Amino acid sequence: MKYNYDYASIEKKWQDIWDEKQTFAAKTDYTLPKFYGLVEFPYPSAQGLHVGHPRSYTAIDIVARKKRLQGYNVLYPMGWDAFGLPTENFAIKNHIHPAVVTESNIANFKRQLKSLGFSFDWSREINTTDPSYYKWTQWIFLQLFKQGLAYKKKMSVNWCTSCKCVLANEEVVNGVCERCGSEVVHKEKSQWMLKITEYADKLLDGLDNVDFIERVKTQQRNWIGRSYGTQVKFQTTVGDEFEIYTTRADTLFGVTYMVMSPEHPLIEKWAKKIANIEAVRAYRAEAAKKSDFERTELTKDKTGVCLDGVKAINPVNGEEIPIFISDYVLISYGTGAIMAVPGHDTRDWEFAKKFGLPIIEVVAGGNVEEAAYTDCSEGVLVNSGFLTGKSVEDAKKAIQEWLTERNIGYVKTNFKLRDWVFSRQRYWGEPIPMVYCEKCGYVPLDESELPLVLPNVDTYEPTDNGESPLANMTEWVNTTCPHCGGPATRETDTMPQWAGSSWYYLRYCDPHNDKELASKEALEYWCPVDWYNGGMEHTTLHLLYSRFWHKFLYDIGAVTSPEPYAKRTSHGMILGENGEKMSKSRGNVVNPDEIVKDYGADTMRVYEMFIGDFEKAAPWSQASIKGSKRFLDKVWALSENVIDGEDYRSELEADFHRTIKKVTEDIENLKMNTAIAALMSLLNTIQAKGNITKGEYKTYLILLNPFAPHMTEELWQLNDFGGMLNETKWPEYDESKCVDSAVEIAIQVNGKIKARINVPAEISADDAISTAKENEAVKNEISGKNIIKELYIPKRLVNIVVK
RNA sequence: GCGGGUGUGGCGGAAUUGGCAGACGCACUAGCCUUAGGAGCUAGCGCUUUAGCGUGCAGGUUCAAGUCCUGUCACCCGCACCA
Repeated sequence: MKYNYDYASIEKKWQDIWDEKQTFAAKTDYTLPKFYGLVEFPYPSAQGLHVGHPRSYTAIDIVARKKRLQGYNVLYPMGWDAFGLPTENFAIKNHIHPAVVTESNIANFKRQLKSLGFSFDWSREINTTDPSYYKWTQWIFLQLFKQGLAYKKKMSVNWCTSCKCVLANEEVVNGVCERCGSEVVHKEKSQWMLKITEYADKLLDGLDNVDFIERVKTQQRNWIGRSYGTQVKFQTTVGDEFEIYTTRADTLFGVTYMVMSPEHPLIEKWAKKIANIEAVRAYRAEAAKKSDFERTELTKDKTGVCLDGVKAINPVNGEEIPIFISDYVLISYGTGAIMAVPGHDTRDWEFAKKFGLPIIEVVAGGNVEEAAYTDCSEGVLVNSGFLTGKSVEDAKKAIQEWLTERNIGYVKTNFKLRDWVFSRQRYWGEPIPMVYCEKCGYVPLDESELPLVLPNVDTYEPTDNGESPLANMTEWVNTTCPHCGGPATRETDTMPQWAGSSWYYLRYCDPHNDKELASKEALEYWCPVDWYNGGMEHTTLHLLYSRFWHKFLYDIGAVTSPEPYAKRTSHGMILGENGEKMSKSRGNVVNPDEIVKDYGADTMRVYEMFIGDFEKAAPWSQASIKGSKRFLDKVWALSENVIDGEDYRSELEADFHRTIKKVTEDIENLKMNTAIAALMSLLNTIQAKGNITKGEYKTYLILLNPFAPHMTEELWQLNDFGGMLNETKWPEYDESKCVDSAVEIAIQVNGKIKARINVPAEISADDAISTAKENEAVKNEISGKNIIKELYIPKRLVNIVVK
């Protein structure tokens, strides 16, 4: 027990001091250099904190603590994303009001976070369910409405059969509900929508100016899915024309049939002219029955029905070609109809083979009887009238011009991104501040009426008829129209959980402001967030949504930076001991409370940072925690062997400079595992000496402080180093002092290591080589042979090539 | 199918970007200490043994390859009929 320190009382002591002194409160002095570090605020669930949470929180805490020591005014805030279904479901099951559940969950989360010693500025704590907060969430909605970016529309939406609630496209993963994994079906419903598509270009282009890890950018780009193409009008034999969208207008001469989505509106219009309309309707009914899941699973075989009696006319050559319906064409993308070029599109090729349709080669370079030739980098146009002989790129331009001149086509950009379905038929969310009046339609509440407070209801169970529980609150629902004063009803759907989190980082800048969502000065100073770390699962949800809201707020002058986050990184998951995802059902969940109790917060922090590459998933290992504990115990034990001296001893000088450099750089690159390894290494070196000078110990404690803040602060005080450690300065290093005066180099003969020798670091190549040749082992290898080449790689090795 | 990534001891993982593979830690082995512990200290620890072989596999470039090139296999993640 010699080296064990009393972590429990030490950690409690410093947490109390930090609380009392408001040590980590961000200063409102806008002249100082600033650093805004952010982690995703948690959803305060009943299960409490998971060991996954602290991985992200600790990493940015380390960055924040280091930045403070480097003289920055640091904002590192925390709050609660507290609206949402699990709380509501828990409340229903246990007959407790969601607000009460939320309060106790928050209290538990807060206790847990405090026990881990994070340097959050608790004076700026926010809670999305607090009316003084969601007042501004509602305010933003009203601005979106006023700018025409929020609209109500009856449409087919994703409906989670278990949550009994609509879902945004982003919330449907592999055809099932992102949250509960239940089946998602389509339902016709009138929903509030946000026009995120209006921002598709800005959201894409903005990615070029931010420092996000590449996979985040790629995922967002894929999700938005911009493509440049051409919209082309086709006449038909029945008089109506229709448009298709293509990215390969150059292949227009290769079109041998057309395909419409089964839901295309022209089909019913043509009903009388389609001889086999019953077969067509039967096919459509079949397609409608399939869920998204089935429709994407059954991608193998192409199906379809030819419209009997209607043909399309190819504008470039006047040929009449058949029109099919098939569910491989989506009504939601482009115009819901395509021109089919089986020679140069894999899907069209499969369809043509199955239905025995002609395949025409219009780009030379492949064998279109064997497979579609889709490469457009080098082929040359053939069988294509005036396009013949041109490259694909030139042909595209030429045909676009040709189409535009004759008013039968135009250049068009398309996106995969769809508008954001914004209403939810549940209780525990922000009320949408809109009123429906028979006379005036949907009318926004006046801003002075905000917040529109969520009323207390007797039952908040979801309904099967697709209505929000609020719909039963007639007293609340019935109101007067803000516009004409006549009778009107309130919107009873609530906002999705993503609403409150779409702007929370702005509120931290000025959390108690009751005039604006935050003051201009505060926003100008703190934004954008300098560093935001969070989970990959939010890339096309929260991260995309909040970039959208921010860009909108920027356009209406409510914020001053075009992007909310300057830098985005992402942590890997912490897996269970068995390498599987931690979950209650697998029984491999680790509770951070127990680790804090058994080993202390500092050990927990060091262990989670040492566990492996921050970006990769890492399995938990109960046995390995000991290594981190031992490390801290040894640092503690050093205090028994402190000797006088403010400087680094000469034989340790290079080690210290190197370690300062390594730790400083590694923290900036989230390489916490190697930073800790470097500190362990230095400790081993110091231990071998048997003692440490005061100056050395000070540097060491400061370097370790961001990782193990309680223990280092206690040791600082115990050793009378003066004041508090967190008020000192981060140590500097001198590049020129990072190298030892003597180094060990390897001697290779023909690339194989034969010996190792010590030489002065600044030895010349000639001296190094001649020293190497004097080595006995080397002499044996090279004697009697021709030396072909001699190399010296400074501070590394000598290689002698002989024959 | 398309896009991105990964592959290194028994385990987690390092490797200054072409320069001594296995840092640091866990586990393990032996010894020491001790009123015995889930403690501490010392030493060892990739595989075979004079010398070799080793970074998923097979080639290649180079004085030198975990790192670069070609092919191939496996696994993970994202998108998924987006025309």
